[in-house]
Amino acid sequence: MACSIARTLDVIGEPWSPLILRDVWVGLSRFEQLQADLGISRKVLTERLNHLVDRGVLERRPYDRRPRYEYVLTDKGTELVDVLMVMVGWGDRWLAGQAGPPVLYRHHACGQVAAVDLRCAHCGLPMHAGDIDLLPGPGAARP
Amino acid sequence: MACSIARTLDVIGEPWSPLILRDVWVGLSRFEQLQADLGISRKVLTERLNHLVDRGVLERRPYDRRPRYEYVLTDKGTELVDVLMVMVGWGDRWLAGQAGPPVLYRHHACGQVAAVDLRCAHCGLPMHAGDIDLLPGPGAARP
DNA sequence: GTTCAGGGTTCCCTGAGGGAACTCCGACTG
DNA sequence: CAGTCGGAGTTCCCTCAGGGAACCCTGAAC
Repeated sequence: MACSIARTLDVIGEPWSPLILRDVWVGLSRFEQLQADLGISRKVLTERLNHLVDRGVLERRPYDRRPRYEYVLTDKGTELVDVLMVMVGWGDRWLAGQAGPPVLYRHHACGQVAAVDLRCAHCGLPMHAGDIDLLPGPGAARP
Repeated sequence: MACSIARTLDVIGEPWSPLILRDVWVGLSRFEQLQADLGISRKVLTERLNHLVDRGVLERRPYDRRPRYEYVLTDKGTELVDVLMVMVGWGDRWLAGQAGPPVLYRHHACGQVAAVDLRCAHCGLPMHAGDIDLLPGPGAARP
């Protein structure tokens, strides 16, 4: 499907995949850790990890002489975490309730705790769903 | 789970839900349109639409004296489209290949075709996965 | 009063996910 | 140097969610 959303979902759209990515992001990188933290079945965890490695989002890397492996984010995977960060922003805003957000971000550049915001890469002003028109691009499907 | 990603996935984490949201975003708002465009089974489409309405992301609205309904984004749903926009950005960058992005965004504020960028809401500088520390927030699970 | 179209239900059937047990392999342990 | 440990998967069975196709319901139009 000529749709970057569908293509992205083909990488992280299966159940558990985003949560696996989150865990790797926050430092849970080994099979047993992931399985214990998520409560996912081992079979599915194996499938998902292989898929994410195949797609170049994670790298499987030995960390011992024994057959032990850890999973780390590639550059491609690290950029995918942007999607998770925006999910967090939405969840914090609409689903966190009284208790407030479970996790805060401290921005290295300014040292402040702050939310992430979507901006236009060209002019720097806010850019959300209502602020844009959609145009067919070069990769659009020909009718 | 005290995790805004998991909570957000509880709303749009099921298969098809993000694509339904995308279709509604771009103007496909009726049951038959969605079913035809996505090729999803009618049963699952019914389930997903009900779920999205229950969660306050879509609104089911009659558009005729006959029992005809269209689905439109609520404010909550419109903000959720931010997540899709970032998915598009990642898909355009890593998955579009030679053909280039299938869809372009023209920003109302500046009139330019531009990508979306993640910025710190406090200082305005870029804010990506590697630019932040994670801190426990008020809604964090107590150990 | 029959047809039509949109918007769903119902039915069956297959395949993906959960759970628990099993395997494999290198390193320690006595 | 046999036994055992622990991480990282495999294998097996079983259930339940998703696909497909047919069916139903309703109000308007012919």
